Amino acid sequence: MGGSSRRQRSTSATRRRADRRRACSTTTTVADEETTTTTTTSIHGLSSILIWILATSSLIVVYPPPSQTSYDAVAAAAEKLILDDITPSLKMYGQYDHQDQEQQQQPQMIPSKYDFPQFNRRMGLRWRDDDRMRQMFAQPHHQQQPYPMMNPVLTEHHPTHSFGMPSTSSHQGTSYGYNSPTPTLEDIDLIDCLWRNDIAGEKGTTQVSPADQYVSDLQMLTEKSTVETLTTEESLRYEDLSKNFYEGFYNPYSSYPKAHSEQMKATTPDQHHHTPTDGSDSDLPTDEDLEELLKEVDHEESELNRVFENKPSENPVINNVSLAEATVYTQANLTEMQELHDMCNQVNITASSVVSASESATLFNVTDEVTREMWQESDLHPSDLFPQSDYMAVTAQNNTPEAITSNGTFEHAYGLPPISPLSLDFASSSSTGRQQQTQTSPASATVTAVATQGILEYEGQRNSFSDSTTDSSSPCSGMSSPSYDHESRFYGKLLPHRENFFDRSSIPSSRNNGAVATKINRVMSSGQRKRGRQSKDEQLASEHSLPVTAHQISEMSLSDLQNVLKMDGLSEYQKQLIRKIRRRGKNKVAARTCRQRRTDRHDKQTNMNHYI
DNA sequence: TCAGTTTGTCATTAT
DNA sequence: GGATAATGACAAACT
Repeated sequence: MGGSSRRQRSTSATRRRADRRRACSTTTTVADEETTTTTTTSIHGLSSILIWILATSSLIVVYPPPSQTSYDAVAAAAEKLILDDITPSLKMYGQYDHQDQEQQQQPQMIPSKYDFPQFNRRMGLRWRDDDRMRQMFAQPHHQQQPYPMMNPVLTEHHPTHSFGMPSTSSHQGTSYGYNSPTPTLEDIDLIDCLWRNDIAGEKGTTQVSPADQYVSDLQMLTEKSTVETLTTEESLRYEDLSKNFYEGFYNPYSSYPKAHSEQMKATTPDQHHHTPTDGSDSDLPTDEDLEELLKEVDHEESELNRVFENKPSENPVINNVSLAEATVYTQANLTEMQELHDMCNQVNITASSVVSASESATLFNVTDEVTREMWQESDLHPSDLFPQSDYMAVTAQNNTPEAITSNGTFEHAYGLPPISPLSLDFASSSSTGRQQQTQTSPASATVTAVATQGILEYEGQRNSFSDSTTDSSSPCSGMSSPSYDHESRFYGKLLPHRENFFDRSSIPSSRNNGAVATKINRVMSSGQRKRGRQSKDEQLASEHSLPVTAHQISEMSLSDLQNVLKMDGLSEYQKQLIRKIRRRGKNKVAARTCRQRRTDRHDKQTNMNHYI
């Protein structure tokens, strides 16, 4: 009942936010038109070229770089022109209004049920996060560089664009060029909406405008996601819709349109009737309302708490804790991953736990003794959990595990951006001999409290490897078991002989694996496999903190390989592993070509026999 | 569960 | 002597 109530509130809030969006988008549209008009007026009298640019609706306003002293003033002026609340609703209505324009010439089209101001021209506005860029240039090391003022930029689709739809999709690979005839995903979405609209019209059922269709789809997927798992297609759709629909919520300029819209209300009160939620503006929650709501929720006597007053176990709010902390674990929702989540929370790694390389600290330094033993005895390596923070590496100095504080250079390609500065620099490093130092930054690589999130993200990718790999090749077992409890060819051959590099007595045994290891192994092996056979070398490269991926190892030139092998901080064991990975990688390609040739020969022979 | 296929890996040889 | 290519054989992974 509580969940139902909350869901109803959520649904209601979603609708109200949608209404609010429409209202806001309408106001912003007016503001945009005025801004455009102002801009047009301000440059009136300039050369005919500029007029022509305006007439052809291809306007790019470029401000000269401001002086340092006038930075704030210019920034403030620029902010006035930043039209940052271009929501999907606006885009959709903009598109729809544009259709309305066309429908005046094509009366057979369905009239809009919304009374929006008409665009006088094709409209395309691209919002760019210049605030972040400004912040970046405000960094101390950028102080010497003038801030390259680039906002605002008004872009409009080329008149020849087939769809005239502002491309707001975050999906790269779709049509970026205005002249590209390829529709964007949003174009396709719009086509789909209009198609459904047409079908509804033919059937005589209620027709839904594209914008309403977006909202409807978003709401439907939201509700569906609460009761069952969405399909991949639905998830992508849901993500896309949410991202677009709520982008204004995360907009760093979110305060501007509000103030601006209030100003517009004051100056043009007659515009109110344009909102689709006519007369309902007063019902829309303001930020102040939300703040009051939050305050009220915190209060014990709050209305929401009273709803659950008889069911404290179902009330995650009553104890004034977050929803995440108060999740009630039941038989139904207690998964192995959640068990792992709990166990990892027991590892006292908090956001305040900072490990620096200068301290030669390991992850275990921030854990208690019991937990440390549990981790050491398990088959799970800390780098499995914290691939983006700290790796356990074997240094050349003492061949003992030591923390490497990652500055990004050791991050691998498992779900991470393919950032290997080393590899990216190979072209130059091979000629200049410059080498990247990888263990440089003593910067506080925070072992974040979202370690479990790292597990969730990383685990899924790591699970793409074979179960046997996950079970037997995990670095702790590999590191900790030179006798190789699992006598497989994987241990005996894929890896260099550890006896040559390790002192057996210094390596803890992996025998008495406790419940933690069992559960972790079960979790790690329960994920979905990636289609196709997976090379183990990528995993090995990651587990042994190699500075490059297995693919890069096998593909790089010999000189680059030599540079890698010369790197400081690489143990002999790691170097041997690199050589083995490279040999396997080369041989893998050779085997493919060999088989291809064999197949070709066979086919050729078959054809010859056929002719004979 | 089993058979067939694909593909990674190792060993070997030659360059 | 090391690196690489080619190839047969084996086995794991996949269909």
